[in-house]
Amino acid sequence: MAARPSLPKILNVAEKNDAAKELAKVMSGRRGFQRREGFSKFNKIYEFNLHILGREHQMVMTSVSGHLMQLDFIQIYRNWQNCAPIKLFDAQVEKSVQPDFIPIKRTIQREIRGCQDVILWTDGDREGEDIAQEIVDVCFEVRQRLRIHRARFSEITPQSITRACTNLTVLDKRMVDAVEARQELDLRIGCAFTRFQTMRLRKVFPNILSDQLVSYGPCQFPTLGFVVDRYKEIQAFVPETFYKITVTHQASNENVSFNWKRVRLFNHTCCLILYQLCMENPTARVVDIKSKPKSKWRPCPLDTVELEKLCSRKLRISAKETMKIAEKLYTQGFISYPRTETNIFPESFDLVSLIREQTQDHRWGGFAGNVLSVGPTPRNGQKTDNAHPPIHPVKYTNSLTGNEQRLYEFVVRHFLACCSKNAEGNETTVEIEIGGERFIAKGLVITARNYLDVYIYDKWADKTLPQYQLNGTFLPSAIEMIEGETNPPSLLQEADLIALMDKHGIGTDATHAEHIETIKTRSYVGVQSDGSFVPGELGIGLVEGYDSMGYQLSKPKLRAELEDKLKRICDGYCTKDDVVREMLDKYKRVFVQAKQQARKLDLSLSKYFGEARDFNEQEQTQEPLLSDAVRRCPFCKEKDMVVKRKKDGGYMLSCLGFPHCRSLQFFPSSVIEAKPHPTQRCNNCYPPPVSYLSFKFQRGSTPHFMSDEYTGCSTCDGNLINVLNFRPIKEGTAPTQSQTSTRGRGSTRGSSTHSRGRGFNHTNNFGPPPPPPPPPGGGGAYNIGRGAGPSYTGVGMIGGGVGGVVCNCGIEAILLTVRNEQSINKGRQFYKCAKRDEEGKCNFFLWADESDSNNQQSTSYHTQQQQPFFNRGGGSNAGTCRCGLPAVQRTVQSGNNQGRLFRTCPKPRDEQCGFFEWMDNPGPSGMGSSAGGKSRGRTFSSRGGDDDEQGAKKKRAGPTCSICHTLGHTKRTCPNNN
DNA sequence: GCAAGGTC
Repeated sequence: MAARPSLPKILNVAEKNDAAKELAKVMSGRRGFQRREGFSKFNKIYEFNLHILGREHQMVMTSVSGHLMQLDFIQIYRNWQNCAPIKLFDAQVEKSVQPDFIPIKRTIQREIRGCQDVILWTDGDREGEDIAQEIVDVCFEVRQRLRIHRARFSEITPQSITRACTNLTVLDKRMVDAVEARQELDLRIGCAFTRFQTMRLRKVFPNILSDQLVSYGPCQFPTLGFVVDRYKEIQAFVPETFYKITVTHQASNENVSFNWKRVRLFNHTCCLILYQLCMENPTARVVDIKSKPKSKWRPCPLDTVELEKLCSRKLRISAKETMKIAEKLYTQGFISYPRTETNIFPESFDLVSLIREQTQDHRWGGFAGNVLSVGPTPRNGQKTDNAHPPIHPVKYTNSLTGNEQRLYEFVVRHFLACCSKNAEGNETTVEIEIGGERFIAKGLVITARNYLDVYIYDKWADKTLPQYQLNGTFLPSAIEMIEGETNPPSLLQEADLIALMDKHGIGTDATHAEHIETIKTRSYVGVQSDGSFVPGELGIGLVEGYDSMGYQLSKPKLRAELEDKLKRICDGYCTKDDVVREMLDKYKRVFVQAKQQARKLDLSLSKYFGEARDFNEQEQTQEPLLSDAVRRCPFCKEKDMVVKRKKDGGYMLSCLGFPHCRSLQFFPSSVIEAKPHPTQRCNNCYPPPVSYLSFKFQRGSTPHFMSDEYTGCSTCDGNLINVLNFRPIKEGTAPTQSQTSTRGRGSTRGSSTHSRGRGFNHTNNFGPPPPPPPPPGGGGAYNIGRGAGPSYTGVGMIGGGVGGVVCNCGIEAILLTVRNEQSINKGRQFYKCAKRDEEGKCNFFLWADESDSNNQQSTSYHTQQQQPFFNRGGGSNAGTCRCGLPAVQRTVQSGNNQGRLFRTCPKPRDEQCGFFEWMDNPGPSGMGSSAGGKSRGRTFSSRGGDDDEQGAKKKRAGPTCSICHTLGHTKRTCPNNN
């Protein structure tokens, strides 16, 4: 009998283990589910069969624990000393699985291998969508052919889950983008300001803040701002004297107070006149009696913010402690998930079972029974996060003690109260008139206490009034004019702070308590014995400092603005990139200006901390160990290349992907400064942007036509290539003495990717874009000679050991341009000896347009040896040079022979034997085989003795055209030459 | 070492 084919498997992933278990329970129904272990002991795997996606499937349900991944700067930027804080606005960031969650990732990747579909059951909010995306990313690492489904459910009830299963959708990329934008902005802005503040203030107030972390966060700072604002409001408060009239009536056993309808007056004379009018005829006449029903509303279902506020107010348990306890009660199964923004019970919610659970308690069991007998009628709020129901008790317990017991009791009583009915009463208002002034007294008779019987945290008391008759009169026992003073607002209590955070969108329900805790632990605020918040010296100094600069960093507006933009991303009105760019630009400007005005911060804090030590500008502007990105690494293609300082103080160009990518290039010790030019970019090199580098060289270490300060593209500028004398560090070989670096060792992922055999194809990775095939017969761009000089256009050295024009001294000639306005040769280029007069310059001279090199490879080119970044392999070699070493293969980068391959001596330029051979025309050629004279492969003018002198003089006189026989040009440039 | 957001 044929074996029954196994069912196709679907991987299901929830946001937390608890949800996975509940989902499995609901989806498997009566059939139940099997549980087995994953790699994470906290995240189990639940298996069951389900008819879904049109057929029976084996469902594998597991979970993550919130965000699987963390955004952070790449390793090198995590060291505070490695870069200036402002670099963090642009520094490369990466998302990676948090170390603790590697087991979860392993479970998902193991399970997905056998599945063709994955269903994402993460929460229905923005963060849940991003978590779903992270799960997808992890799946794709091991399996690309996958169908992704998003289940959207608002609660884990059979109806809701069934609906989700039959209406599977796709991921909402906009929501993911919004979260990613928030993550990036929070990271960059928070870390940049935190490092700036901390490093500066530690030095300015070394005795007080030397170990203090002075953090900035887009949520913690506005939270601090609320506390400071209220404190300052109180400080600035000027009390005002007011006056009022009160009437007291002693009637039988009741002492009734009548309040003035005008409430109070701030003018003493006015009040006195009115008072005197009352006193002239003090008999009170009842002018109105009203009676109306009055309700005291039962509470709404409990969300996190309300839980925190009420526990803080009623139970005097801090928000942080509240959440900690609630967390524990939740994991023990006593209450539902405590982080929710929902204050509406879904219609299908099984309230009855939950209430019945509570009937066994001797304190509120009777009340619960009454609620059941009339049926629960929960009051509903207006908020839902589409992720969790309101907080409610799950199972009954009487085993708790201390604050756990108090909090559990609160949740139960709140729940029962919510499901009960409003308290009802009758309010009576009696209005009297004395001397033309009106006064009011109110009384209350409670007719049905209802929820008040269980909700002991609310007070509503009867207030009885004697029976008054309309138009009846009485003589008050006292009429007084009272003087009072207005009071400042109170300091914020934690509940007020949470309410403000909630109102202004600072943090989420899950993070309010954390932000409050942060500003406490950073010593920004203190809490008095009555629970009120006062700013600390550091906190108030920081706020005042930034305020004095005119920035709203401690105000909630910026966060509200971001929140608004995130909504716009979700609604498709703008993109993640738009928002990130705009907000980073904005904050970066503020950062730059804050740094410029940082003394204001010092001075602001000095009011509290004493004298501010001068901040050493040197320290402030200390050159960072890392530069801005110069270009994308041509090898790993993932990370940027930056200029870094070596331990010996020298410079190098290095890939930030270290240690995975070990691509780097040392600059010679003659480089005393190297940094990317802030604006100049190379138009040739690929992929853009490739920054020019600004160098300062040791005096005299550059050819005389080059200034000691030089800016150019280190990848394609012939002058720089020569001066920097790039040398490759070969894969698997120890670096030379001058290349001391740990990176020279061994093979790495990065280097092996570009091992030998791929050879010069890589030149296209970082040089100019691949060139079109060179046109036959020359006419290519002439790339050298773009330098600057006083009387002529300074030029670069040609070649780099091969293919250059050599003067009579045997060194490479330099190319210059005639600048003399009077000369018929103005603009014409020529070669001459590169030495200075005092160095014994020879008389070599050659017009460039008469040099065969012009038609050969004598334009600037790159060789593998000269190229930066070539830290592996020397290319495929065939044959040996005159030194007996394997010749290396190189490519001409520009000019007529652009793209053409040749072989040459592998030694550094100034040690080369001169061997040269075209790859497409191998055989005797170049210096190696035909010293002296010309060859296609290499042109050099080497003339000796008198001949040279004569030749030079002849050249100096200028050529004669062989077509028109005119002096001053050649046949090549003759206008008659067709 | 730094943010804020999930979660355990």
